[in-house]
Amino acid sequence: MPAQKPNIVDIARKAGVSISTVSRVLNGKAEQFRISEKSQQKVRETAKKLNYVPNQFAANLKSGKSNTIALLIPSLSNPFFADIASEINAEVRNRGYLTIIGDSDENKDIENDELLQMQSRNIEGLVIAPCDQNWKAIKKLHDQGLPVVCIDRYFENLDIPYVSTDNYEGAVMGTKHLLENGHQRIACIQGVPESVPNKLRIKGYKDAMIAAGLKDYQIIGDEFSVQNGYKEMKLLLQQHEKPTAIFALSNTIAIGCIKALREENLSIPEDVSLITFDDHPFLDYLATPLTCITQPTREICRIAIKYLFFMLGNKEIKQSQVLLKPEVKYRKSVKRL
Amino acid sequence: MPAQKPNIVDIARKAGVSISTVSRVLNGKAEQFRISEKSQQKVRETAKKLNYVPNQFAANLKSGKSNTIALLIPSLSNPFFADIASEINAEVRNRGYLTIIGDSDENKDIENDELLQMQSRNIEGLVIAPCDQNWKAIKKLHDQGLPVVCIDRYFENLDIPYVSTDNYEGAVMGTKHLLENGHQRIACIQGVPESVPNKLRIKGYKDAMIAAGLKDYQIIGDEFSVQNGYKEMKLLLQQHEKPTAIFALSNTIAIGCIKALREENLSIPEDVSLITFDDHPFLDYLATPLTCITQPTREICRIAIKYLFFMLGNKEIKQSQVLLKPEVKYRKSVKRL
DNA sequence: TGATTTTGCACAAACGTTTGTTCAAACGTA
DNA sequence: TACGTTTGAACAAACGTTTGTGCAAAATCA
Repeated sequence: MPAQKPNIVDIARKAGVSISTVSRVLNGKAEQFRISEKSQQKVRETAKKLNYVPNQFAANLKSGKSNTIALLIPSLSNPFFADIASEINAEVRNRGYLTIIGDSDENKDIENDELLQMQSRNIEGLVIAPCDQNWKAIKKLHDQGLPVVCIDRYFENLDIPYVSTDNYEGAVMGTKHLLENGHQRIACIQGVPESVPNKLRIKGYKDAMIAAGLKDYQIIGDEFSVQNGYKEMKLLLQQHEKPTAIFALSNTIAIGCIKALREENLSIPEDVSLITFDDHPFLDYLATPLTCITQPTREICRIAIKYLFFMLGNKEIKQSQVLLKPEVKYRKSVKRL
Repeated sequence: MPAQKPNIVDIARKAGVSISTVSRVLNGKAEQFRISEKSQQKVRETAKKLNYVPNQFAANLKSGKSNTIALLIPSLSNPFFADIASEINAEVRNRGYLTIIGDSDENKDIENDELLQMQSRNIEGLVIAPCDQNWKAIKKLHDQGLPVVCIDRYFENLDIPYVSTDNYEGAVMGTKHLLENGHQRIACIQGVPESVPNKLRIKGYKDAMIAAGLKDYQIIGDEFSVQNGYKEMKLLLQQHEKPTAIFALSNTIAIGCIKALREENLSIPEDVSLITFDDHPFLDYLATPLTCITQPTREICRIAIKYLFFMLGNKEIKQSQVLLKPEVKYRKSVKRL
């Protein structure tokens, strides 16, 4: 009964026109090729009647155009990236393209694998928050002429366009805020150490500490995850001299800290002050509303997609590596000493 | 310099073998077709040297196999669905398939559009949390033989497989918990009214209320969003007789409630008790840890994918419509009256 | 009326694979 | 030696589109 999917040949036969006519009508090129109203009608009618759905594979094979862009992020389950995915997806759809989303799970091998898959599907552009220093594969794509934009994470010394936050500045702001409130023993719990945003945040933290004449800064941790925050906080609390403030480099890490502190019956900010990177709708409603450094996520996505489509249109873009300004959202988790 | 992407013809030429030999070697069918070790070597070598990436479009066009399954959800920015996306993506990759993720934004038209896009890409299976009553399009795909599994949301009277939570039971449990704590004026803030999970939750709430002899239950709201929770809570607080407890049908709604309550300087659970659907890592650390009904999300995804691949393998499955049990996670947001 | 232009469309060659068929050479057997 | 069988691989026909080219018929012009 389903009789296989109908194709334009079927339509052509039923409508009594040629294949090319069907193709042109269905692609909106009727005018350009002066197809009569009558033929157009007939083609559209039969297409509808047969429930025709074009076969992208065939179309793409011939035309070379896939109408697809790829988004590759390290973790869909991280709310920060989920937000990005949602935003990018919407922006891309608005432009008539399809997004295929890949999740590399912070794993370079998976990332490369996904990248191959995506190439196999002839993507026309790539938005990526790359794992660590997996720059070779990405650079190669870029050099082959594929429009690429890095987002959040990027490569400092390559000419690949990127849109991210000024993470250095953000970390400086965060650290200064703690310093200004009289804190001196400030520990920093980081995420993936090799990632550029993490490195810059660390640098900002260090510089601010040193500028304040504080040399025993402490950097620990290795993952943007709740578990990592929990584990490192526990360890910190076992130290002889406990820190008076914690700078968590992601809100997942911060959650881990909160969990550990609660287990030890310590309260924020009375016993320990806490400040984190990345806002989240829930942060306002925590037991202690969490002061954080926020990134302009939507803005980042918008600009990234704008760049990408500029490149798709072969337009030159003047400034293709941008860092947007972060902001501090002051809440209640930092105590004045 | 890039000289266009190489194809198997190029490889065949360079390696001095035929096109079919290249294809068979690269597809792991060398043994089956008794290709000599030497030829295999040569083919693989040249493929690597030329940086060959297969063209899925061509392969799929010929073979009819796309190795792709589609996931269509109402909102990637909702943490519940983001989790699902993450999980499904991983499960599917483990089976050597690619997921393409679509976000319908709770919009039937977009959903249909995405569905067409996906059909265009010859997906071999579909996992979907469908919008409202858009069952026609999905039923049609199902009848055409496409393996389809609904997830979270589904259609009660169709024979399309689904995996979801026993939402009715969950709502009964939640409402009973409130009743047992002496609450009588319990308002329920719902999400998308037409969605099956929402309807069943409402039914559970109603039934539990009526069973308790309470007839003035109150059902308000129309979206699974923070804004909706906020707005409805505000309205509730303007009523003459305020409710003593709120049952929010998603944690996004709950956040909205919390926001409204805070603005009015009311505290949970002292002034108003609150219970919500769906857990979230943050809920434990809110000012008042939030009691909730949790769904076994990972389990749902796993089973859904298992079903899907059973169907892909043409295997029959006995019981293809399952509801998993929800659980109450007791925290601190319900006061004993 | 005949020549020229325009209109409307059909034809057929790709695109890069997969896969059924065919076939020479090498080998084994009687 | 003559024959059948196995081995290893080439050939060529699809898959469903897009698109450059070509060419009647209709319309316009001289």
